[in-house]
Amino acid sequence: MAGGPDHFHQGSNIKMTLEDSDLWKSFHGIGTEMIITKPGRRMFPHCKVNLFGMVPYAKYILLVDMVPVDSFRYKWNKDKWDVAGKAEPQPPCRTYLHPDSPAPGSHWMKQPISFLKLKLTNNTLDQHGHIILHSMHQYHPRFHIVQSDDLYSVRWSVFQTFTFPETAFTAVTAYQNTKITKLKIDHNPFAKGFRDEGTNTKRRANRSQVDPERMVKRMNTVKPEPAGSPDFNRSPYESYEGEPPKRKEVEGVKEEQYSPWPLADRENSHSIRTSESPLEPEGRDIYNAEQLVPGQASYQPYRFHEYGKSPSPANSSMVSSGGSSGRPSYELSRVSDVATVPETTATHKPPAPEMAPLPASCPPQTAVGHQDYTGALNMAMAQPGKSGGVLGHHHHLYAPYGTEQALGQWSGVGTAASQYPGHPHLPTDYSTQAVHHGYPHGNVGEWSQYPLFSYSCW
DNA sequence: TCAACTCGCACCTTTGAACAGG
DNA sequence: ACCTGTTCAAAGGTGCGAGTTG
Repeated sequence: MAGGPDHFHQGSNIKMTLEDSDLWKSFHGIGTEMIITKPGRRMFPHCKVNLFGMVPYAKYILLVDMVPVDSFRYKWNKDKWDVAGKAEPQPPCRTYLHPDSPAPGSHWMKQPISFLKLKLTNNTLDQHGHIILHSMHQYHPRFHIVQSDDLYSVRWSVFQTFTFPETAFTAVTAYQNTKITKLKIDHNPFAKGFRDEGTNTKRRANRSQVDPERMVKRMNTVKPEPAGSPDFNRSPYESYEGEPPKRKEVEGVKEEQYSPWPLADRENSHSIRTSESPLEPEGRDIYNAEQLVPGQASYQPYRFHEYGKSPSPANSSMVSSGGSSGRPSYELSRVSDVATVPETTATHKPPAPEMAPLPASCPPQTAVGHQDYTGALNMAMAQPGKSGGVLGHHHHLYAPYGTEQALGQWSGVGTAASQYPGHPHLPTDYSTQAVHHGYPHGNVGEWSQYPLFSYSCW
């Protein structure tokens, strides 16, 4: 189970491709904007991937989180995004756990995996488990695959991370770019009502003439949001998820493959990394380029930032230090939530029945680099009407802003605003990005603030 | 003053309970 | 009693634009 050599080897052949890549690229070309709202908004296009190379009978967990593209805040200036200053302190880092997790490789590979129910919010106090983002900031999703029999043994497992440059987006509370608006209306079935201009006009004209009957009906039907999170009450659009692959796909950048645990694992990881690359079929586009990064786990940057120095081989000792002791050597400072939605095929159900509110009290995150406390993985699982809920044994610590976050946010980030390209959007030079883990983050600082998990709580 | 944000709206799709018929 | 197909209310997803906020 733990990250032994076989484990690494097994995981090393996993490939991920992005469904609807054409659609994503269409949005990316204009500069994708994702609406974020207080109650939470789904993504559109939503994340949907195909997986290959998994061991059919081995169980895997799929996760998604969002990481900032850079350390800037943006503003919409007429027809382009301009840098508006430094990024705000990052909100609580949350990770979306695919509701099918854990499931065997055969399950993941038999059909496209949709993250349709993933919701984005700008409410830093959100208790529904949505992924919290800042408006006017740029993010992109990361997909994590963990071979693990259950949610509790994730900490022992190897994470493989995939990214797709075209999925980067700017979080907004209201659309800025009318091109994006139009593109979304044209492609999103839920916005169908906005496609017909005539209908639109009529709607506007009727706005002041609210049908009293309808109002009464609405008053009777619209109820306060139940504590169990409305978006989890139902799964009305499951049919989206079962669609057969039909669109052009693009393979993801395997960004990281690492074990948070013993040195032996890392060494294996290292060797696999180097030996794996030749396995890549030639001619494959850059998205599937294996990241030939130094063996000291790809999450080094996190630690670099936390210590503010020594992004050197010293890190390897840090990683290995946790080795046989069974403790992670990662020094993750951020609280990490994992949000999910009602499980559909999961074989391991979390025992806790309800969605636990995220406690406001949480040890201050000043314990950076302190192994005993670094944060918590917050599994905010809601399953209204059913036995959804929080993984009972997990801590549910919630610290919207750690002390050091508030004080030192983005500090040490060397990227100057001038580096921001004239074009408001991400570089499309994927080859370059691939070399740099898929992103133009010469500034590892912000990456360090987005650990996937805080292992100390697993 | 103004950009960013919130809120209520109309319109839409999908689900699933209720029901009818075989 | 069971299965299948249909109907329809409810849930909730969507962007718009007026109003609010900082």
